[in-house]
Amino acid sequence: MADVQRLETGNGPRAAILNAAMRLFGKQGYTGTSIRDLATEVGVLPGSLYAHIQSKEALLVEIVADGIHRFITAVEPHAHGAGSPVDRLRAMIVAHVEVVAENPERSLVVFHQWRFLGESSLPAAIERRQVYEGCFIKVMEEGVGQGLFKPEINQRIAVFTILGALNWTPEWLSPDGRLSAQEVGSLMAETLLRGVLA
Amino acid sequence: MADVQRLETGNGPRAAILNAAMRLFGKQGYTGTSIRDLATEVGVLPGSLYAHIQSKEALLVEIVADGIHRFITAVEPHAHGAGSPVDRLRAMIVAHVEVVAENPERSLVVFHQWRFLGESSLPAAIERRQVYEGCFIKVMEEGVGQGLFKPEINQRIAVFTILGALNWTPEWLSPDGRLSAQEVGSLMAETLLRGVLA
DNA sequence: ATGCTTTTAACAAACGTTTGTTTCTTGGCA
DNA sequence: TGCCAAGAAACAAACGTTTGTTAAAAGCAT
Repeated sequence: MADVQRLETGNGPRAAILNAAMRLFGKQGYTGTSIRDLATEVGVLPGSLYAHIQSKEALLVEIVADGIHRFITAVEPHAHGAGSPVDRLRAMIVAHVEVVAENPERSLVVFHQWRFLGESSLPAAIERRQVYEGCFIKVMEEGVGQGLFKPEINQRIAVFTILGALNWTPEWLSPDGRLSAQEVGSLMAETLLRGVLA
Repeated sequence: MADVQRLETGNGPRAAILNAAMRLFGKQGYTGTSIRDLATEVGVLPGSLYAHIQSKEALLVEIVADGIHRFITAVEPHAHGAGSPVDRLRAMIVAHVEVVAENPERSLVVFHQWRFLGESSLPAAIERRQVYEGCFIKVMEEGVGQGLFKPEINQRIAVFTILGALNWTPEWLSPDGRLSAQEVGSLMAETLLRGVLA
């Protein structure tokens, strides 16, 4: 209970299992992926997995927790940065898209599969998500407060519109596409920001 | 094989099963919902369901096909309408939100659970989805062609941004909320349109 | 030969589905 | 009105399979 399992980027069978789980959970969903599916993807027999993982759910916990952490780590500094709310929101949008592009399958798991976390890990995940959403709400409020954003916009709906567009990106964004993640993020930021600017 | 099962809005046990399936598939996902879950929700024993449905997958086919149909029916007329691309796109966004608000759980199934359709029904569903996306692409192209939308925007990304924001609405939109679906749609259209206007 | 890792084999439980039967509702006819 | 046949619906029980997981044996490095 003391030391939580950490997602190592290095090699080793454990990382191979986590990467396979990301792919399968992202493509087929958590409940649509069996331990036997996972073992086949890794190239090992089902029982062998349990030398490296504690349970199927522990895999999900680790992927989701690590995934949310990556988004928060990339976006939060901009939310509390020194620039204007406009520049900060732009940077947050670009950062979000960059994290998605880094691994769209992981992002799919983070955004769609968190529902299947057990009672013990679900509240923490929800709280972290709210922290993330709070970053956007905070910057939006400051932008309105400083008269940079249209005062008559509904802040709640504006934030959901922006987060919705961002959360949907793993469905279509291709890391190998013609445009870089930075370029895609900038284009989206351009579009989304003009919608709220005063 | 000749006559496809149709989603009746009327009463009867069949409609009750379909409504329960919408709720559960939306909340727990298709693979996360068992026939026993569904039977419990309906208030009946598992085997009893098969007097009314052909299979679990047939339920999904019917819900998804009917759901996509509702979106296309509501939005397509505006796409081919007579007004300016700006007005048409606004009307499409409002119409989409109205369909979501009508039944957010059904929309969740349409947007997230279509992956679990079998090989025989999946191609048709994908094609219908592309028809739907094509409506937005068409209006976007016409808007750029007429100089109403910014010429330097990336149309593909602009459409994905708009569709992403729209597809995410069933996650947060509450039909009983303070704002009507029409109001929410208008606010979203306002925000999203300003992002692409010339 | 001592530690990991994998294989093999099995477990209990849950899965979608089918079956034979019972129960309840309904409509027609005397 | 009373009776009975017909239909619809649900039940109870079981089917073969797949689920997540475990325990013991075997393999293989150091």
